[in-house]
Amino acid sequence: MLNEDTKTVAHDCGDCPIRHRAVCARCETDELERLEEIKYYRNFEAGQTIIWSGDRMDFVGSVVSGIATLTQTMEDGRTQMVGLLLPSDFVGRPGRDGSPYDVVATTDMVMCCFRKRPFEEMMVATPHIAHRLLEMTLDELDAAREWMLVLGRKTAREKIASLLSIIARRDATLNLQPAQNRLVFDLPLTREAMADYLGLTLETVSRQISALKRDGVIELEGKRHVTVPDFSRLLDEAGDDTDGGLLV
Amino acid sequence: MLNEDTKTVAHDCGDCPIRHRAVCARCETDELERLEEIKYYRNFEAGQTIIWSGDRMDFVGSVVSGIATLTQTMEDGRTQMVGLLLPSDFVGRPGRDGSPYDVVATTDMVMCCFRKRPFEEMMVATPHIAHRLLEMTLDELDAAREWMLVLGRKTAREKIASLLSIIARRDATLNLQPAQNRLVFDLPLTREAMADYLGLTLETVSRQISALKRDGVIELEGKRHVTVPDFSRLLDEAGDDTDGGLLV
DNA sequence: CGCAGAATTGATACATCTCAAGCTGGGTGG
DNA sequence: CCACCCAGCTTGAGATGTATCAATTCTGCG
Repeated sequence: MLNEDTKTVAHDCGDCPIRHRAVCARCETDELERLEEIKYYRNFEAGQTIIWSGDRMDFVGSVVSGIATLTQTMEDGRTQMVGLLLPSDFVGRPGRDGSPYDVVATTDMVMCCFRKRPFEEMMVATPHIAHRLLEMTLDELDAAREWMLVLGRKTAREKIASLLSIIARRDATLNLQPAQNRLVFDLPLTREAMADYLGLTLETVSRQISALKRDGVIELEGKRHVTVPDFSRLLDEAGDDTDGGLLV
Repeated sequence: MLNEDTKTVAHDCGDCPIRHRAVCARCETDELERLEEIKYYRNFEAGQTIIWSGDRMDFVGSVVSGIATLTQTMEDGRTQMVGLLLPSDFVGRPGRDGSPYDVVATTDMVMCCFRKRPFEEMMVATPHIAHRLLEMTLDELDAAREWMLVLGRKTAREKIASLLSIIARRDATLNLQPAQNRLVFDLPLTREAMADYLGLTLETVSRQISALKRDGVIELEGKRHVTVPDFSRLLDEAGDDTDGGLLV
């Protein structure tokens, strides 16, 4: 089983699609060489659980392609997604043994993993890694706080619009599309996963998506393929400051 | 005005009440000496805004005593608290100019401030600071994610119980009380601030507090002085895993 | 073709919000 | 010393948004 997951195919860090955004972004050539020695790639299938809450983790790593979610679950089954991991995002926490969350692949995924102990040693030795990780963690903290506003104060319609605009924005920057008012992308989440992200039920998600479609804010082709004819309109529906800025 | 706020009274870092928890916790003696050169104390009154959202910040620092809040506000006035800063917590973000949130003192406060530029230079030079800051930021991220579960999935009653248990826990650890089942503390927040924290209205907060009191989960003396006769009962009401552990 | 998972839609229940009216306690000025 | 005031809080009644329960309807796939 593990043998199937693990691929030792060596990619060159120089060609890596997430080279400029991941935890290694600031590394010099010699630092990259040392990283290459402790790295290995691992594939996960859609639906596969990467880490169970509470389990011991012996690696950390970066999402190379695909999407994963962090979720928390209460005893009675209520679940809340607390993080969405897109390519270049970091998984795991140096200095702590277990993850407090379930990490689940929602699409097929490739991860660039580092054995935890050697990585922690490298962090001490090469400040570039520690510095970049701090920067990324501060960004994640900002994103989490942004999301607290969504969860605590926005209506169901605003929540959906917020999620769509975040996915649209990240998708556009990743694919290096120019900032446009019309955007097209695929939803990487089921209605249920969206509900878990937004603190709603899947029925409410479905109703609000239908409503946004009915009102012309979005267009749907199938269940997943979304067209946003006017991005600033979507931002408006999300209740965000539309300080003019597109795709920052 | 600024003259009144700023106190140049030099405290010795060795005697500092937050020495072992703050961003300087890992510093050696010589590092502390360099920190002392760029630090200054500043007092804030209850209700005073420390930083306005979007404003330029020329300092970072640690809360020495008192309590501050981070809040986000939408155009129509809806507000969500996204952070509660207690003694030893860090304020500001090295590497970024402005704060995306309002930072407000909810009680009289003392802060140990560092001028931002010299502090950023020290971060590069002394890994102990950067490392401790990463550790603290990861803890804050965990706390933020915990809070996302509260905001997204818990009922009003569970939300109140969650907030009370967090305050009780932090208060007990700060005052180094032994782990007991009976806890006594003062609420540092108004009903409105609690509502902003929990994504509720202040009326709902008031009703749920009354209900918890009626059900014997808490006892009130005045509006702010709280007694929790059975802490595990409170944790139960919060919907948390009561994995036996008191005050970890 | 027909099944199973995913999504939509409808009817009703219920938790929380909203609006509105008092209450309480600590401070102030006459 | 009392009367008043006001911010903070409590309580009530009704409105509303979202959850819940229950059918269908899609859609991709063996």
